[in-house]
Amino acid sequence: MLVSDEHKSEAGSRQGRGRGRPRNAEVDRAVLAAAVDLLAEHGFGQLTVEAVASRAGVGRPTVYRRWPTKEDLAVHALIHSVPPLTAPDTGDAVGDLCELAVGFVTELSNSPLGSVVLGVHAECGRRPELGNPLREHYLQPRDAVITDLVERGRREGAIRPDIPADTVRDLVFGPLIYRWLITGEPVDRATAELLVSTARRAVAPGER
Amino acid sequence: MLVSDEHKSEAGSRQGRGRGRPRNAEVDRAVLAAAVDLLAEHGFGQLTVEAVASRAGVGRPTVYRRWPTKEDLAVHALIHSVPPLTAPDTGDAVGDLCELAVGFVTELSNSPLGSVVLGVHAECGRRPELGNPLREHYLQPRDAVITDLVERGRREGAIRPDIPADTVRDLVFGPLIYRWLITGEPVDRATAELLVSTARRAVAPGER
Amino acid sequence: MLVSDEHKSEAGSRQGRGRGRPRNAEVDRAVLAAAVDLLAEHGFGQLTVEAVASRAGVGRPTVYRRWPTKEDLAVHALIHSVPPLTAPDTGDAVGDLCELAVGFVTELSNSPLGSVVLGVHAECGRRPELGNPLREHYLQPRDAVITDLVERGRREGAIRPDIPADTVRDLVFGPLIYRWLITGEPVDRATAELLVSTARRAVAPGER
Amino acid sequence: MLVSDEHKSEAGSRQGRGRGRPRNAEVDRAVLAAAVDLLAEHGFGQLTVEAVASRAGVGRPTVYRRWPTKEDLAVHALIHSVPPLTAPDTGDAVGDLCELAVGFVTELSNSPLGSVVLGVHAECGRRPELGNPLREHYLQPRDAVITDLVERGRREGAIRPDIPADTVRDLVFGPLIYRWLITGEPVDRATAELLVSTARRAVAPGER
DNA sequence: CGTTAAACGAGACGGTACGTCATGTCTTCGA
DNA sequence: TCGAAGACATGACGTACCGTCTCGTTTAACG
Repeated sequence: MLVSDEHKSEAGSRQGRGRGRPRNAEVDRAVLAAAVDLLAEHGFGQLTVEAVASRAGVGRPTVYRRWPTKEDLAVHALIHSVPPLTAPDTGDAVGDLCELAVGFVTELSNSPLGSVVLGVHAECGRRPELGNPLREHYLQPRDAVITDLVERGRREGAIRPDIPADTVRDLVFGPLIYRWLITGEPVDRATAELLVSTARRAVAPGER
Repeated sequence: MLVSDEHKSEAGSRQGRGRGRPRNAEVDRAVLAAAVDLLAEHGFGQLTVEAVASRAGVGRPTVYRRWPTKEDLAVHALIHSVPPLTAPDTGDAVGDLCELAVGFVTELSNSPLGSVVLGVHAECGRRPELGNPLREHYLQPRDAVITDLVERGRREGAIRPDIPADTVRDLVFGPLIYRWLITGEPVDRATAELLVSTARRAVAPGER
Repeated sequence: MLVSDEHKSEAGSRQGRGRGRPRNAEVDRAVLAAAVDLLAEHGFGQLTVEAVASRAGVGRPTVYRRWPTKEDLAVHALIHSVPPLTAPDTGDAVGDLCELAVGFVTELSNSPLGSVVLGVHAECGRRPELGNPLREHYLQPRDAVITDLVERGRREGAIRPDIPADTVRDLVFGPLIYRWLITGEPVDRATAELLVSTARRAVAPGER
Repeated sequence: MLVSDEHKSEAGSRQGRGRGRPRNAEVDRAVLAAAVDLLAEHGFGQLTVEAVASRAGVGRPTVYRRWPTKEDLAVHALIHSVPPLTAPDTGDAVGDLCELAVGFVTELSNSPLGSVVLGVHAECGRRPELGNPLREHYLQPRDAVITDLVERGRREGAIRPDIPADTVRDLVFGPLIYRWLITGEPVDRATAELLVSTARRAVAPGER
């Protein structure tokens, strides 16, 4: 299952701890879950706040109180639904990295949510206020995991020290993601492993 | 300039050469150009048929006569506007391929249209009727150019014969595209060259 | 049957007997007949030139060439379809007049076209250019017949000489038409005869 | 002024006193008033929901929420705008009835709204769902007033007891309405009085 | 323990865009 | 030149959502 509840920061972040009735945390959950479902079913373009609210059993203003626009909602739904990367640690850092990449992409490409990721990224590309939460909650945690692995790989002598960690990331994840999202060709495990095993030649210390 | 008029197939593909008044090809051009402009200015999500028609100096039904939905229009506008890849031929096939990739991505990432590509791809991902024209007119011609280059590279002995052409494509283009579209980090020429020069190690014949 | 072809003046009245291909009179007929049918079926508000042309097996511009607007077409279709009044002559002018009125209204109220008359009159009320042909070809011929009858009635001593002919007309036709078109109550023969037989008391010479 | 606000039944008849935000009665008023104005200015055929909404300072969907079609709106605007008949009571019932008829028609025929009545009636003739409100709110109240007058006239011995009230109505109102709406001839006070004074001979008890 | 302020479901509201349809004009072809 | 076909600019149609705004009700925390 892809859903993860580990994000602590409350949705609309009403810090006031004020007088009135406190927000119902259950509503946050239900709305995000409904948004995730509808994104998976119909895609980002067809997502309507109306439908999300109705499926969550909630009024429309209750949704807007937490996420001011449809795009905000979608971004947070995505953040909410994609599980954090967790790297194995077998002692072979590059192997772990490859396993991580292959697992991530094959899992995502088999999930109905997969095809939504692109649409959300597209929307975020033009709007910094959307892109920031996505970067902060989605990309950076993944980058941190990857950077750690690359660091480990360097210490193990399996990754050339002159290549920056983000370049390694691009080289390992890029081909997989590109094939999956852009070309639309299938990314089964065999294909994924072919791609990463070839890519790892690029980052391995040269014979010369 | 990115706009190219080389697509022969007429828009709505009324092949009939029928009885009535023939369609005005100038209208096709004006509408696609208007759509491209508006996509570049406001992005896919803010594109409206109304605005396209009005900027093209055309009635709304005239747009719908050719492209039945907004998405159709956007896809064809994109196809219409991105120039065909043309590979150099310096005798160094892998160098040509890398130059092609670097040039393509740096050019696109500096064009206002660049940030639109992702949104259109996202929309196409869930709708085969949109994806097909995109694949046919956009991806396949590019693939053909790349495959030719890879073929040449193999004959020159610069590319390992056991790697399929599409894998080469993914390895060379993937990291660039991934960095540009997904991570949102800048892709200047130096970064691009670092990525492809590293990637080419993966496809070069091994020392052993 | 209500349709009558006795109107001599051709539709668009191209008198020129010009050089080119002459107009096909059959087309005039077919278009008017189609218009009458559609008026009867769907009413004036739902009439479309498109549908008329298509049912007549004719192009839309061919219709417009003859009648410049939809309203024009409808007015002429109505004129074309309602038969001229023909008064009996039994020697009893007032009886003839009453018979005329009763026959006219009962016939019209049983025709599917009946309910269209009102709509066309309504349209003509605000547009003199429509009202004129209606008056000229529809109302005036009827008025002439009625005026003749009233004249005869006066000579027979059955109609008071101090009442103008148009007042007689209003008194005899008005109640019938009012009941039929405005109140929507049924106008069967019995009701019609009750109305006119009462009305004729109003125009008969007084006992005193 | 012709506008009257006496109709109690709310527009869209949302009786539920439901949960959500209640409808703004002021909007009902503004929309109907705008519709009346536009009907008077341009007639039924040229009425557009767009224009009504805009003149009322209201969104188009707000109009549709209350009246599902243009015709519905027009019917209710008409009902809303025409004042109820109020009969004088001078002790002379037939005189009162005639005065009522003459006043009604001369007033209406001088109102810009007058020429609209016919169009609305025409539309109602073919659609029971439109005709019903018109009958209920417009015709029946008038009929009730007239029937009362006829009753009074009978008790005063001024109306023959063997003529039904609706026949009296048709005989008195019919000629006036017919002349005004159908023939298009002017209905000034003199003409109107000639018509009704003649018509009253038909309903007066005979000398014989 | 009662006040009270906010959350909540519902749904009206002014907008904007959708995709369709009809009008009346025009342009091309074939007769 | 007519007539059929159909493109064209225009503009209204009726629907769907948007994001905001009342409503009346519920629910905790404060006083």
